[in-house]
Amino acid sequence: MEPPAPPRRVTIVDVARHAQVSTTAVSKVLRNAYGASPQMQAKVRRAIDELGYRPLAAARGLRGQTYTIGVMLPDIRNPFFPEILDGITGCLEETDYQVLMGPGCNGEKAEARVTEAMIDRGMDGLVLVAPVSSRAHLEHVASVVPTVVVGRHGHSPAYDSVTDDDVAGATLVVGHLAALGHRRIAHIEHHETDPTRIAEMPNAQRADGYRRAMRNLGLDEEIDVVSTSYTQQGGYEGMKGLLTRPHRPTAVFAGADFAAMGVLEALTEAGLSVPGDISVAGYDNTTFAALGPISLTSVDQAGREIGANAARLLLERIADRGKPSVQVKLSPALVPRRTTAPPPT
Amino acid sequence: MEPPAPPRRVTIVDVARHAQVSTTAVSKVLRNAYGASPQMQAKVRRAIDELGYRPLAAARGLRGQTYTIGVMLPDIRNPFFPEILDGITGCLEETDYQVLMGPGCNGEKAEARVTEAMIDRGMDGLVLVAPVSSRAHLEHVASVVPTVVVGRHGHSPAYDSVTDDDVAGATLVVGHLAALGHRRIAHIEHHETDPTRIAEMPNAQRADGYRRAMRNLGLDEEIDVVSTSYTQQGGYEGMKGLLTRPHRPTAVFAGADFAAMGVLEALTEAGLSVPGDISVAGYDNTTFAALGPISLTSVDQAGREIGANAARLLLERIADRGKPSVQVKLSPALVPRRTTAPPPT
DNA sequence: GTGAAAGCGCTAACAT
DNA sequence: ATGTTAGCGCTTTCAC
Repeated sequence: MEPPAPPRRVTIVDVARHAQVSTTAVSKVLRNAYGASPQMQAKVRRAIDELGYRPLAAARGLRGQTYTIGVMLPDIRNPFFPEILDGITGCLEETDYQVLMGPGCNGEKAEARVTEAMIDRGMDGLVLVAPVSSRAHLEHVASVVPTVVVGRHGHSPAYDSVTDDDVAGATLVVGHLAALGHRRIAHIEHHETDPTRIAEMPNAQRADGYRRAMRNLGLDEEIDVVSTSYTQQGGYEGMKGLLTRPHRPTAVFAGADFAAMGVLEALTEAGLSVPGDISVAGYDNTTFAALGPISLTSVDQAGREIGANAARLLLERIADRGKPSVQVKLSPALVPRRTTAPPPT
Repeated sequence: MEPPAPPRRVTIVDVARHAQVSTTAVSKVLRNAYGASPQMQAKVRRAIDELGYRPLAAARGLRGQTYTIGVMLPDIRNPFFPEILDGITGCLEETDYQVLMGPGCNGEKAEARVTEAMIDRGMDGLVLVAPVSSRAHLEHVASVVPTVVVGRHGHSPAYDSVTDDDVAGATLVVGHLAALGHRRIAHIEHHETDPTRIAEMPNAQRADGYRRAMRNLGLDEEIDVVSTSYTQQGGYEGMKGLLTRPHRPTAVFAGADFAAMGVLEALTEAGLSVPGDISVAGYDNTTFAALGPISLTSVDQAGREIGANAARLLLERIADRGKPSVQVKLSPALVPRRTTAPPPT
């Protein structure tokens, strides 16, 4: 027989009455604002504790801030994103800000829905991870609320951005494979048609980095790119295609670990051994790349730092919306594992 | 030279003026509430479209609902949770509700912080996935806001719950292994000390199911449980322990796919082949269980249905907070793959 | 340094 | 069926 009536929430008025001060005073203490004497602070804080008061973010938002940061992730399933999230929350947990995430979205429409929902909920700032929306939409969002874009190249005066240096990452992989003695190094890329995105999305940068690295090593003739997608399926089909080549490659650089999984599957199916017959490298250093039975050579993007930087930039922009936009580019690191070795002799 | 001043947001007053009606009328149309004629509806909707008006959730929440559902996931990294999330969002996307997630939390303190943050932001309902908090805390939360608990056994009149039948899942695994001819089937469980959680957490249920299934098959003597944790590390250590047995098991049932990964690693290290020397099964049918090079026998929890049920129950409870609490228990299915086979002869 | 009073954008009573 | 009015809980002028 529980009374289903939830007890009325403690409000700022209750605190003010209990502490025998004005609501303004309580508000000031809550926000560490100027104009509250030490004894006032103490009195108010005591009352807050005694009453177990917690400010209602929604009500605060109506006039000031909601102390909420929204993070949009394109796909929860991608094991790379938790790292970024850790970086963000790690940086924010010392502050009064709380992080809330939008559910995984794929495609511009879903992204727009989530960003709008976050704006409508009065969020103080947004972190957009690898958004696929048009530049115009991103700038619109940024004009309404402080925004940091993660994992997408291309600058804008409207928002800050944090990316990994994908060209450098691709160069690391190609260099590693070439150093092992490989010459016929193929690449599986994520297919991209939209011209803006070709310039801005990481997948395009990785393919570009691959091509440049090959040329720099004098391997122009060996450049071989299959265009599918950064999924297991895409990797599988891409490898199938590569296996039909008259001269099949001795090494494959998949633009993402997910795709590399499909590559491994296709190779198992074809009865080829890794790295005996063929070497395979991925990108992102996802959780399963490290799993014993897989042990995939990959590129680590330092997701934590990406996230931490994004959070820091966002706080700075919230504090000063007029400041010039900043671009941070972080360097990835190669993680060699057991799927890469010298080519068969 | 962009004017950094974000243009004032369109409010309900603007819409009312534009449509030449009262704000109440607009509000009613927004909420599909009773008392708005068709022509009124049309007029208002036109004005809304023309002005691009979107209601501010925070302001709505101050009086009514925020149309926001909070989902708390203990760990983003667990590849099982996205399924649940898909089920929830799938069920909710036809409605006006928006889903927001709390960042991964581990431990009671982090959970409390997230649930409080969600309550403070005026969320209309909460879905708590596999919470580790005390029963009392869960009931407190549920007394403040409609709540559905997922992945935790044990009923409460205060909240609805949706779970997988973990005992049945464990039985499926043991049955599968026994049918292949195994007798020495060991189990790796997640260590649990808290008495409430022993009764309510899935890990305990799986261990219990294992023991019961073994007994029912007359294998009482062979029961062998190693208590570590549902992590790769835990699986690794657990298997190390099992390998020191005078009679080592011919099959291992790890309570989670994560742990199974560690088991596989320990076996590779020991030079044992899977499933030639020893069979391995996991639980959760996570993404990487299906990966070609791993191909782990596992138990599928039908996460989508779990999520969909949770969302449905939550909407029902939001509509009628007084209704009696409901418990839904779903049946898991075995997914046999290449890590299980008859024992060596 | 402190407090009274006026909103923020919306919904819920209460008229009409 | 429609409009008027009074808040929701907080922050922000602006007096003192």
